[in-house]
Amino acid sequence: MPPSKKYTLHDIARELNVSASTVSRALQNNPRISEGMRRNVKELADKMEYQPDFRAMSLRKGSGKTIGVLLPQVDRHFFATVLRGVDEVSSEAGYNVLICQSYESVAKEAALARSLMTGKIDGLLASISIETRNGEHFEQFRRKNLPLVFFDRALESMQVSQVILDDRKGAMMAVEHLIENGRKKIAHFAGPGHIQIYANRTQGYLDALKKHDFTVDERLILKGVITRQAGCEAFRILNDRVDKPDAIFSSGDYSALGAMICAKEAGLRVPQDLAFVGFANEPFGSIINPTLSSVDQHALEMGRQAATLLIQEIENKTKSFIPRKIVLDPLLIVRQSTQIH
Amino acid sequence: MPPSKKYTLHDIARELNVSASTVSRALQNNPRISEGMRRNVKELADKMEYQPDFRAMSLRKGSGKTIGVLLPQVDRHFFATVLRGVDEVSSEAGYNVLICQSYESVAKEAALARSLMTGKIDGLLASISIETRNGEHFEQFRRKNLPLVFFDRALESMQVSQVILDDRKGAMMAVEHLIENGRKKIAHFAGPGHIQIYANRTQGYLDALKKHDFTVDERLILKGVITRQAGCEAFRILNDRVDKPDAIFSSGDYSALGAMICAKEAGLRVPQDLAFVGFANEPFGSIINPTLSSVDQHALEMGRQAATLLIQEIENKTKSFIPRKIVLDPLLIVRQSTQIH
DNA sequence: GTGAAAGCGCTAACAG
DNA sequence: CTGTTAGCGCTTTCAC
Repeated sequence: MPPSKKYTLHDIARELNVSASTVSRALQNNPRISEGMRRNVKELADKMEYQPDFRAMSLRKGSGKTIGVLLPQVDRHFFATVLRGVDEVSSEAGYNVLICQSYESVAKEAALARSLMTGKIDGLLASISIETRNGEHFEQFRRKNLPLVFFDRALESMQVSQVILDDRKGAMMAVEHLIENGRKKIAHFAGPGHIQIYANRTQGYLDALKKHDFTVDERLILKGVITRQAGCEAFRILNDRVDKPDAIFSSGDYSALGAMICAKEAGLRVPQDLAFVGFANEPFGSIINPTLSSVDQHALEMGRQAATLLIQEIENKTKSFIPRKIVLDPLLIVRQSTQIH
Repeated sequence: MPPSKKYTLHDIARELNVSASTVSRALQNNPRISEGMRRNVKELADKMEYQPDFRAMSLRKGSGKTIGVLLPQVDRHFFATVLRGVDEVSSEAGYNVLICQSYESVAKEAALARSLMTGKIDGLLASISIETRNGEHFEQFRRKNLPLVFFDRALESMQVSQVILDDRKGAMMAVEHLIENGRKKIAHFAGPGHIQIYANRTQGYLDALKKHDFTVDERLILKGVITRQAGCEAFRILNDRVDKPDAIFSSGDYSALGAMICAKEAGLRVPQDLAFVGFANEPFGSIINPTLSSVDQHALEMGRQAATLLIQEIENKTKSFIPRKIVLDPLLIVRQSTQIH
């Protein structure tokens, strides 16, 4: 019997003159099957390149050992690294991973969430899109009793587990670093305020200023600045004023990058005239000139913890459920953009 | 009936005192169902947040409208962009996308390939890992009559469709650009020779030299240099010699980056003393100093074409199959690393 | 227009 | 130790 076409249990069973259940059991190393039978079955299965049908198995068993990951886009080192952590833990635990990108569109996110709730996955890890303002499309997971864990960008209003960074603390560390650096006028690029992590970063910025008796100048806070383009524009707004800042704490590396490039173009010296700290520790931060100080988010660890937590919830599904919140400690990476020589 | 738990067709049917088939048909807008019935069914299905089970549907229909993408890693702008192209075309055609990363490991690649052949997908797009030397684990797709299309890193020996770049031409363009630039001694970072695209890039390098009557110096060709680290080391080897090159054509941007950084550290001026052209046009190329000239691979287009081709093969499965090969034209992006002022 | 019944490929009682 | 049976949730003939 040459391998070709798609074979089923019954094909093997027929060939061996046994029943499908016997084949099924043999393949699962069920102890109630004789050694000889098991060997025969496995041998033939191998020769026929038999692959159990995932759908049938999953349908019958009620679980396909698969977790979904719904995130904005994989083309960000942070998310890609989280994914690697998720992959590590999941494969260790025998789970498959189904990756879905919302591309920062809430419509796509909702559509994907729906599509995932059809028996494709046993639980979901999610990080919401920039556009997402409420969790309607995630509520169904709770109702259908499908475990859900948020990572990084969470909807705090929902009663679900989450793994996040202490963004507020990270921001505070960044700004205190600038203050210790001798900076007197620290501007801030805030992200979209409705996303908790960005609100927290801004809060951390305010905390640091207050702690060191800086007066908060609302004009130094530019909102919704997270792209490279926006960063450049924000820099220009600040630079057109008479009272220019001597440092910028950005809620993201991309906007810090944009501002830094435009600052250099405008003839400013970085960090002497203007210092920068970003957030996310994207790899490009260590190859640009000057290199960019940034807050690292422990992406790999976040992925691992999130996957671990989700798998726990999947496997303890019967037990009464209490949402957990894991908060990781940020790490400030100091580079040239804040270094005084 | 409040939405909760997971409902099936039968739950709806029971509630409405009709049969499951009627519900199924109503939901599919089967014309043989009365207008009123259809409305009733849909209304209730909505209220119950009914979601058809993907596994059952797919099992029964024999197809789940899903394509798989098996690639080395999504944390490369090139692959992430291909993915975006694939997503575009697939969602347009009503297909879902299942993403799998081999992380450049042939063992993981083979395991994933196996796992995908279990009814999870209707066809596969693949780009092989660095370690992959033969297509054993892909042969099954042909035998089981599952459409397979390679993109970028293909196994040319297999009789399957592929969408690739004209790497040879791209390399030739890059090297000719250096020659026109006045460079006399052009070194080359070759990739792993068993991967066709890398062999082609090296071939293009040789073509250009021959065309312009340069003598080929084997000592200028360093093999298997594609990481940042390897690039730096390769530069040092070249720089320790008495006859140093005045240009490097690298088969990848990362090794070009590594070499460029180390060249600058060694006190060389780029591009005056040493010019660089990379391959892949990674985004970091436009933010480093100097910016890096590179060959763009039309990643988005490659993704679109690959997905289009695969979906065609899935939907024409009955017809006799002839593998197709789509070759995209490279685009040389000239930046500061090769610019003479 | 609607229902009954079969079956996609698999596993898991229940028998023996 | 192995076979029989039922059924996961859905679609699809075939009847009426």
